[in-house]
Amino acid sequence: MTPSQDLAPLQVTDSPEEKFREYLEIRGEKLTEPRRVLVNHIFNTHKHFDADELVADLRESGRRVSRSTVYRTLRLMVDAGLLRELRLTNRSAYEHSYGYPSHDHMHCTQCGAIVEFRNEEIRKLRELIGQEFGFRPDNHRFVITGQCSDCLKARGRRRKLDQI
Amino acid sequence: MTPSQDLAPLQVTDSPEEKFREYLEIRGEKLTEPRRVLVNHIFNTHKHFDADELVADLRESGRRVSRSTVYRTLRLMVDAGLLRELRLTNRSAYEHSYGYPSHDHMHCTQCGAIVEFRNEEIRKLRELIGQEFGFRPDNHRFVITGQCSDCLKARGRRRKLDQI
DNA sequence: TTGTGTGCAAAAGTTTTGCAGTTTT
DNA sequence: AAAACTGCAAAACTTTTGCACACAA
Repeated sequence: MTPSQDLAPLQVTDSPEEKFREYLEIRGEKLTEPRRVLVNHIFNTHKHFDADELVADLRESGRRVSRSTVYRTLRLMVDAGLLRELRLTNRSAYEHSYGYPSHDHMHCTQCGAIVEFRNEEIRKLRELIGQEFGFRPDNHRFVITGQCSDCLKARGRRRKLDQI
Repeated sequence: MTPSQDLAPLQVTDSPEEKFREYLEIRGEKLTEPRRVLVNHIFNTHKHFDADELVADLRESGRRVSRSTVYRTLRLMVDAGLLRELRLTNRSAYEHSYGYPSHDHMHCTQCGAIVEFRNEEIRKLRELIGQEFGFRPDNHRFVITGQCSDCLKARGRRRKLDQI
């Protein structure tokens, strides 16, 4: 998994499991055992992950859920507003959306690290631009790509060595 | 293809083909016939496209280039700074980068339209945030998702009909 | 002539789906 | 009991790669 720097969680009244149950109930769908396992596992640690890592993680911890169910449930959780989907590479990555402040990302193109940050200006900008074009924004993704501080340091070191 | 709203092109001295040749020459690589066909076809019209559409377009116009070569050349053109890769869905979309001002996108989640816009604040914000985290930005992607004006109008109409 | 590139077909990688059997309400 | 869900295997998609032949400098 790529390293990730975290923000402080928000206070929420419902647990993710409750929130998921509500979403499913409204649509006449069911909070089954595999779905409970998934929602709890996912919200147990705060990190970015993809479908494959999730399957592997679960398998390791003995609570096996099939790949199909993982994919189906991830989609549900995105629709339910519990998760957000990030498309930084060919495979989709996911992160907590529920109980976590809205934020954006810096993506290190060298080591793959994902660093989160919060900035209020972006949301204002998004509304402003939407108005200008008669577009109704419901979300946004802002990803800054470049090199993270660790890689910059490492590169500095390498440069010095090169000079010897 | 998804509709797209365009900005005015920039003035550039080299043609995309020239620019591509330069890039390839530096690396001891060659501007072959299929690569010329691709670079010219792509810069002939300004629109967002994906690998599949490109293959189909070319086939239709009689200038057939194999799928492998299309994929390989797209990667080269991105590296050469001619194209930018967008990951809005599972398949990568591409747009002109060379000879076209830097800009960002609104993506309509209903009809898939891509609307381009230019806003200077975003770049400033990106530098500011980079500084704050010791991150060296080299690029960014800012995508506002929501509903475009056309879909909002259509929805308005549908709502009225629903009330009858 | 010596790489480098192309096309094909096959593989690899990610995600979706049909279906038979199972679980949930 | 009815409806929804799961796991499996197979399929669907997108993208990459090995290889024999072709081409460009």
